[in-house]
Amino acid sequence: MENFDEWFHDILENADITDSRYPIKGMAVWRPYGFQIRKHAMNIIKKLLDTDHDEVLFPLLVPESELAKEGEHVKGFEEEVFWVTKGGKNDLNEHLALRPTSETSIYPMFSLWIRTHIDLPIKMYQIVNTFRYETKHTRPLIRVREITTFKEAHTAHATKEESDEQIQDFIGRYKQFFDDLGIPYLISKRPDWDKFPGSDYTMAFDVIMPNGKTLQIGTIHNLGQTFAKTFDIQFEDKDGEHKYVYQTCAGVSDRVIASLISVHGDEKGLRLPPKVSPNQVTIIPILFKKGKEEVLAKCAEIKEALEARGLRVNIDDRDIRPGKKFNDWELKGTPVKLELGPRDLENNITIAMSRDTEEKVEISLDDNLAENVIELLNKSSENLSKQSWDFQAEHVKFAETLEEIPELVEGGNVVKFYWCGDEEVGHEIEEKTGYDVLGIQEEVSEGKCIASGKDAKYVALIAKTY
RNA sequence: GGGUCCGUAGGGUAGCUUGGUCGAUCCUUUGGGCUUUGGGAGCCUGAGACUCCGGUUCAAAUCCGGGCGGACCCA
Repeated sequence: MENFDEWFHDILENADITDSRYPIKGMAVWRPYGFQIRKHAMNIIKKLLDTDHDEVLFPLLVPESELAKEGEHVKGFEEEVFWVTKGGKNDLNEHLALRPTSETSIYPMFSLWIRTHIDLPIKMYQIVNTFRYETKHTRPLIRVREITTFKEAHTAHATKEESDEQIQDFIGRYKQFFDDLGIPYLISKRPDWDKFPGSDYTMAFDVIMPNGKTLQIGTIHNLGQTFAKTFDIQFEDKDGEHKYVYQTCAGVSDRVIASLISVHGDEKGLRLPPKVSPNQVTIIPILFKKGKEEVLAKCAEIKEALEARGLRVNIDDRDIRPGKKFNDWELKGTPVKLELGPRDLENNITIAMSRDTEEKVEISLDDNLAENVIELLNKSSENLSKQSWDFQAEHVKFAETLEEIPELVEGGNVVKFYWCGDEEVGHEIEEKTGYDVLGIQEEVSEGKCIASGKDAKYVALIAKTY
């Protein structure tokens, strides 16, 4: 993939994922095929959360007075808020913000809902659109003005310990989510200067895109009691005391789809993991005048048998040549194609092609057909995942000195280094190298800081970011 | 905030310097027909564009001014 940006732009259009021609900068249309991928991905995360989170839906608009309450939070977002200032021809007394994120929409209600320790913990999530007035160049699914798919979870707890546990719990669920999609990740604690505005600390998932830039695909924030104090979210504890809750929130967005497409895709197009592919199996009949009906009948029979096993199957019976169909479905990333023509019918076989390996294998049309197809799908899942994790492993390097960082980063790598943890030194490293410190990956008790020479406290990550 | 560049069918482009030969090129897309179908077929015949407003001129896709839209660079 020589020019990743171009590849990414083209595949969104060619594979019918989005249409960026919508006449507002940074806002794109989800087309049917892309929308299905999005739907399957969201269903996975919904299932993961539904075990103990309640799904809710809050209004899009936030009154200016609420948005403005938390100082740090506002500072972080005020430059990029869209405002509703008129109702018809009348100016509104109070301007209404299109949520850039929903803390200030949800927490005033938390204040009303939470009365005693019995109400805690409270865990909920919503999947909504949010708006940010991006002034830099926008990029579909990656940097947008309308985040069409923002899954945000919000929790409130009685103790700090519980909130910290919740952070670990989110990390576990996000791992599971990205594992299901075969998307590799680097988890780090964001440096203080890059944490979520208003939070105590932020944990982030980043993925290395094919061009070496990292993309933030998931964040988990411990909000401490900051918002609780701002929005007066108190509960009466067992001891009769009124206390502020401890809060967390966690989000993933459209960027999940961007990374899904990017980490698996190749020159021919998408390679979709079966779990999110709109069609898991595409049957391609090879039709001649003679025997056409028999072939189509057999295809329908196969489709029915596979669907009975819960698979998503389609038959491409368009009146075009088979070669065109193969290429189309390779572009769209369907995991397994089954080719069936008169010759195969005679031999009672079908030719299966896995998108990940491009291998063709003959499968007998006997009772074990479904089993064999499912095995291919499972292999495909594992293989895509393995390939993308291997890519990541090859692109994380360790730097001994500040000087070697640029070469490593320009080579498409994320770079690990020892850091003393001082904020000033962190800024110095960013300025001298020109890249961003992603965050802290682990604490260490050995090594010297790459910039200050002091004892290192952490292994940190630095990279080119989106 | 300052600057540079760009705008031709759904997508990608040629033409613009030097105005006329443009009834606008080629690829892709797309309707109909024939033929074909085991890896992007071929032929026939259609569809589809000069960003908008104004100016210069006998004549503007082409030159000038402005608007709108887009890309990039600097702060």
